[in-house]
Amino acid sequence: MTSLFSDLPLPGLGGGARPDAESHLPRVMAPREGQRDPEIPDGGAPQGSLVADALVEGLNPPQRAAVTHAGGQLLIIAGAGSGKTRVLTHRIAYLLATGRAKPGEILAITFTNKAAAEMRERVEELVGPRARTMWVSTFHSACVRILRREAKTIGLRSSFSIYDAADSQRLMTMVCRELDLDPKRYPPKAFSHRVSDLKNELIDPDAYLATVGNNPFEQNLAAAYRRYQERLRQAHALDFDDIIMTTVHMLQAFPDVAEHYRRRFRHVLVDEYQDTNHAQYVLVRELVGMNADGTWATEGVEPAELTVVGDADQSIYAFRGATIRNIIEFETDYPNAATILLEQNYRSTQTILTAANSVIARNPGRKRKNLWTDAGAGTQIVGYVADSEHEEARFIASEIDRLGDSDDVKPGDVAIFYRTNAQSRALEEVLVRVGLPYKVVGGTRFYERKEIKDAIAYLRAIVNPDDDVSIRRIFNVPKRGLGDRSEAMVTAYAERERISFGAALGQVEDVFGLAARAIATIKEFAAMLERLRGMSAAGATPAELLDTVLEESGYLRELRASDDPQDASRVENLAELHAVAAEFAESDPEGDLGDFLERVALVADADQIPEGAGESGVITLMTVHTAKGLEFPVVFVTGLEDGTFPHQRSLADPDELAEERRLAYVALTRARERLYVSRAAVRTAFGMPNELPESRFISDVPEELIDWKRRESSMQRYRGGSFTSGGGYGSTGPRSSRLAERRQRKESAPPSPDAPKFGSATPRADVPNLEIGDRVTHDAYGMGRVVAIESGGTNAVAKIDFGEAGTKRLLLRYSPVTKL
DNA sequence: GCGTAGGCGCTTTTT
DNA sequence: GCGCCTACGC
Repeated sequence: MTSLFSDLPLPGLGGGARPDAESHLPRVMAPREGQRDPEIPDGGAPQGSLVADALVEGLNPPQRAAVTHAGGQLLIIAGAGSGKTRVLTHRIAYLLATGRAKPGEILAITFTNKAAAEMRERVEELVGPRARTMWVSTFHSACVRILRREAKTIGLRSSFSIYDAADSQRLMTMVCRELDLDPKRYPPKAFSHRVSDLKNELIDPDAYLATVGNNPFEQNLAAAYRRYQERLRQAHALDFDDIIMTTVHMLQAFPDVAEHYRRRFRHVLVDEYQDTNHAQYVLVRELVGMNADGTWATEGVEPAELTVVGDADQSIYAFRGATIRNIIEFETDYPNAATILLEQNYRSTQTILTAANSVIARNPGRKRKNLWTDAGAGTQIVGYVADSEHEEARFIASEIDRLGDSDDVKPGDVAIFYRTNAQSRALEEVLVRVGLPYKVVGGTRFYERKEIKDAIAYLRAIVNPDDDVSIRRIFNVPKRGLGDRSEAMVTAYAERERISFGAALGQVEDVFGLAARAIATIKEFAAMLERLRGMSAAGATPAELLDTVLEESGYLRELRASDDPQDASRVENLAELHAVAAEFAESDPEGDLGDFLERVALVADADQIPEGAGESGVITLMTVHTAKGLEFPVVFVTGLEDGTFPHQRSLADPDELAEERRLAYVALTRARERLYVSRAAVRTAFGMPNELPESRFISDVPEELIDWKRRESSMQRYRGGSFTSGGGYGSTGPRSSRLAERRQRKESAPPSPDAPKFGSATPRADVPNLEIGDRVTHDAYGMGRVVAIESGGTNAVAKIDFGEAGTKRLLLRYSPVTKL
């Protein structure tokens, strides 16, 4: 019926379709007929309780082994679509059902809030409400929970603020200014990144300073790092990386605190282990209570059972410190660990898996793993080479339309992936034009919007009077006539008095150099904050406080007075934030403003839960990173060009290229039934059209798996054909079978450092010297006239009017243009 | 102190 | 192509 499989020959399924209900249960791994193996003995379920038995029913042998395994450490290597979540949730339920654990003894850590919510929900489905006393949370929220509880131990106020990347960068900018560092030579942004890296490696300022040699950059970095930490401390704030690092340091410095958690958590389970960084790795070790040499960290407390699940091939977060090493060397780190490999895939067709396997197989130094399915070959992958990103989008739109007519594919079944967010634009334009419903997941996130950050800053200022970053952010927002000068004066005073900026506001009379008018304004501002704090102390809800803030500060007034349409949407966003706050009051009646802010800081994706993407009935657009963990019946992977995907910045570095390859592997394995791969021969990035060669990842897919609807760009056709130039634009090119023979892609080595900036397309040596008004001929577009020249030299771009073929912007270096 | 125009750099990816 | 920052003029 509506299953996409219904028209496919599926050997393993007797020609039948996958049950419909199943295909509408994204991410739920429904067991399949024949998956059970009655000859497998019940892998040691003690006393074989009925409930426990039911939990291993329908699992394949390795899945079953993973659920029932007892003792020590367990590594589950779970290939894409191999039923990982099912195994993890059933394992937890099994621990409870067999009495091996009480809910309170379980700590399950995931990477995203979404994954945590899903896991909690599914365990609850299996074992009922008693699951609620388990800790199922992300690394960050688990640590925040611990830190709030132990705040006094380390001299932190339990109402500390949590700084996101933007906040911490602001603070770093302040620090760099304070240290008089030239922002050109020592960019705060770079410092901020480096500090983040250091924290992920658990290197504190002292430790870093000790490694720094006679290098001014590093010396300044060390100084900035130290000062940055001091200021965080003074502001009673932690940045994202601190949350982990501080927890680790606390557990190491206070054995009794560590013992408490070690006694409590007898079972630690970590999802997406391949994405853990060093700090998280050590954190897990500390919580489990096992030293690096295998001895017990707390005398008399046996290390907790540790289960980690992951797939090295899906590690795509090295750029933020994730170490694939953690999973690869798990068996070395824990010599007694058991390893279970899940290779049977319940998601995709064999064609899709073979393609994905052949792409990932080229990564060096990887453990052998081969996904397989008994679902049958399925349809061929469809390939398409477009002339531009617009035509790529057009093809995708028409294909979705066609699938809707011929195969009853709903928009909600379809996802379009791209490497970078910027690529969504061309796709959106076309989807809007043809009227296909879609939504973009990711991009500028809700909590990163200026107006939201402003509102949050106000709320933080209420909870934490010493939160300098937040208070300075709103000092003159909305405009109240307090400029740089006033801010500088207060800052100087606060430094002299060794108090926070916020505290200095309370004694502005003493601040030197302020105009009377500024003093009055600041007093008013400080009084408003005090009123709000009073309200908060009296038990006002976050929503009420937000209301008051937006009204009393004049923030809404300013937005309403504006005729900028953007400001109208800002008002709407603030209304949405208000709705979130109101909802919070309902779901957490006990929660105060601090709890609300914590939620907001750690849950970044309030407005874009891809959950039920299939049901919402619209096409889903997102980056490949965002797509991890999801699946769709129909998947378009776009921009498969060397320079786009793999990304330009990765081409020179084998490690980064390997990560891109894993990313491609993730992209391909999201597809259940139909997979499309497309590329644009010319892509305009950065305002400049570039000709990009086919992605090496496409070349790695066996030719017979791909049905090319269009194999060459117009450009290639003209170049590759005969010497006769000109001719009709859009004439039919050679058929794909013949073109297939002409494929001449050799496995390319990384380009030499001085290779042209964009991919390996051959630039011409004789860039024509054009001027406005010149008449030219182009191999594909025919005759034209130059209407504009942008940027000279080797990167010269000419805007040329080709009459019927339209006006094109061409990078002359790569364009077959001849001056007449 | 504020608004605007022009220059600059940049873009992966996210808890 | 855009958004951010700086410099300048009011």
